[in-house]
Amino acid sequence: MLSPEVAAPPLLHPERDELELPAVLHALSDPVRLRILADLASGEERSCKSFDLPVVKSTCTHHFRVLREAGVIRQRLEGTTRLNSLRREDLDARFPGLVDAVLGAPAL
Amino acid sequence: MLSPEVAAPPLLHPERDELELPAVLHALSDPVRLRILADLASGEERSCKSFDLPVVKSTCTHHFRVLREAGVIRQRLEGTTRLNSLRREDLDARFPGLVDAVLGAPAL
DNA sequence: CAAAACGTTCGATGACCGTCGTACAATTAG
DNA sequence: CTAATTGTACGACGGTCATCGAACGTTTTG
Repeated sequence: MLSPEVAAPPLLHPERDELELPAVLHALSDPVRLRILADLASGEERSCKSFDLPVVKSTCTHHFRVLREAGVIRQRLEGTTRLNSLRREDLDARFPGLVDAVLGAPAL
Repeated sequence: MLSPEVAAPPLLHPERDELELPAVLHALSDPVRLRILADLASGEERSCKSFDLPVVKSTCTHHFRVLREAGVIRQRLEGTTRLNSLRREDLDARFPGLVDAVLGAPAL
């Protein structure tokens, strides 16, 4: 109806040098989000639905947004799905060893 | 007045194999607590008061407790002071590389 | 076009968090 | 003994968080 020129800036991703350690650690301090991290560690792009998480859809949306806004994952639109991937290069560049340490933790 | 035999179990410290990754990451997701970690990285034992933190005493108590209960630091009573030290061996044993990665992060 | 699939948005709820100030307890110093 | 030092305990406050359910939008499928 109005302003079609400012259509949609939907997916906010911080730049690599904007990644903040407290925000990243907070994003990873939730068991559901740790599981998402572990599932993305292979490097694959995966849709939200392909994760078998113990929460309802809208809560998933919340967790993926927290991870994206902290710069942990990247979200890309593909049709009706969001493809999620780990921003491993950016994380490794800014916080060397952090992702490896988290992924190597017991009982993940 | 009663039961002097169960006098005081004051300082709770989780065992090494009880350290939980979400709890540790949450403990480290606060800037004040990250600063405490960085200040303890030398291995010294330091009193709470020796930290120059931008919060009042009771808030310091809170932050040191969060770190202790997550297993990040050890607190020992010495007279009227609490001596704090990093549980680096336990952390390194259970989450190899994690402390190093956090301490190596930029803008700490 | 209609229905299904995939996610988002919004509002609500109950829990927790970081902060402070005051009061208190314990030890040490005068 | 008194006063100072060091830290805790408690209550309050505003903010954020994780969760859900219901409604909606967009894209694919029938």
